[in-house]
Amino acid sequence: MNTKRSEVSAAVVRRLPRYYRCLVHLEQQGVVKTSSKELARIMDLTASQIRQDLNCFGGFGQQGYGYSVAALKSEIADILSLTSPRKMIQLGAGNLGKAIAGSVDFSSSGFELLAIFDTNEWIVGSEIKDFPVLSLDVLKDFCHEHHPVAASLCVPIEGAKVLLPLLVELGIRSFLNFSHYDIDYDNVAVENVYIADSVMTLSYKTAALEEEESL
Amino acid sequence: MNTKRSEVSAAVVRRLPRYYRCLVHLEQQGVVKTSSKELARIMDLTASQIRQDLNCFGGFGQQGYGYSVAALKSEIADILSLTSPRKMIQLGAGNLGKAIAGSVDFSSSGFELLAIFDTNEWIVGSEIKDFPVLSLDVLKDFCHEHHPVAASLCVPIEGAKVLLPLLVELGIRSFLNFSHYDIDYDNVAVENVYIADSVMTLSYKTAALEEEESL
DNA sequence: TAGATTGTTAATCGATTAACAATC
DNA sequence: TAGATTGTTAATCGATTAACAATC
Repeated sequence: MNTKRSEVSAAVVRRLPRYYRCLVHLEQQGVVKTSSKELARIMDLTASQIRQDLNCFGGFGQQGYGYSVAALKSEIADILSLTSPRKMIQLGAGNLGKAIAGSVDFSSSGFELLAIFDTNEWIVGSEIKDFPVLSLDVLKDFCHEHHPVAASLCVPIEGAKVLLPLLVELGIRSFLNFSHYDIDYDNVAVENVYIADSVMTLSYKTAALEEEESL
Repeated sequence: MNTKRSEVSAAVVRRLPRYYRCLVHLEQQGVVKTSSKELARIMDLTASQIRQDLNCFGGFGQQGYGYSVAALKSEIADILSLTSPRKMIQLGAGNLGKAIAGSVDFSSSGFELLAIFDTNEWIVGSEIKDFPVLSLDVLKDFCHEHHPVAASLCVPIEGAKVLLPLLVELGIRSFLNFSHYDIDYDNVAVENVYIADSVMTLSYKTAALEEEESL
């Protein structure tokens, strides 16, 4: 890789998972070779932008030919670090926790989900899609034994506030944060997910559409 | 409003829900008055950018004083069109559908969820947080009677592909799309939610952090 | 070789930041 | 009035697009 990951602009990083998805899709369809022009058409970007983005990390194409779908997919998987999955735990097995553990394929997105922790004794001992639901009481022992480094936070904001110092103390360095709690630690990676923001954005877009149509 | 919503850049639109959240938070804490400087500090933006963003829509402040929290919150609610909620249905009552209907407060985000549709006869007739789960068989009649204009798509990609022409035919114009299906219709508002992209982005950020620490 | 498409440099465009007059 | 902070214009910065030489 030419550049340090931390030096790449957020705009480029946000497009990487889209490139990856697109390449997985092409590969599934049996497409062997592609080009910046074709990717641009599929993803509704410019060919120039795609070449610029990819060349932040290296020259993955062949002049006059284009890109090998399999090779480019593999390169982007490496860049996204999907090839060295990190051990993850989830906090919260309520509605949201069930949905996330049940519908997100962590193993194809760079993580290995080990277990889900909750305080509700009715569900402790059960499983969500093969992942054991454990009591919060055993969190500490579990972490000392298995050394997870990432956490999916599917708890309410108050729960997150309480859990965070403990999780950091136990060695968790990456947070997929659904809790709306503002995580502010040094040397910690955080990805905040605000689904309500997407709903409000849809509301705005809908109003924009109506505004256009009423003219 | 000075400007048509459709003329405002995506960068600004993406920040509007954050402004709104921040103002709701301040109001809950009993804060009456704020300033671009204070908002900038809380949200980690520049005061300049906040004033630029807000002035896309109008002059909501008072020179020498700042902004009234309640008034600004109300203005942004109007801009996001949260004040005229649109009737919404949800497709899918599986894990994801349960989580979304169960944990997202649509009514404070511009929509009124009427009902959830599914094909699974085991759950048809039940309720998810007071929302009735109905059979897909009654979708057409329901839409003719209640005229929903928006849909939350919590179904797999194949389901979305089949449902979309029908939903558009029934008058649905806005889609909150969790399905990964690429919705491509004219005069339709779409907000795609790709949680897996956030997971991959966290994987990248984690790798970036490790890269920094190993130097 | 001729054609195609990359990698990369240069030009353009848009978004962010800075500055400041207006004014509460 | 003096101080503060907006709204807005100008300057800067960064991201996107265009162009083209390199080369497969």
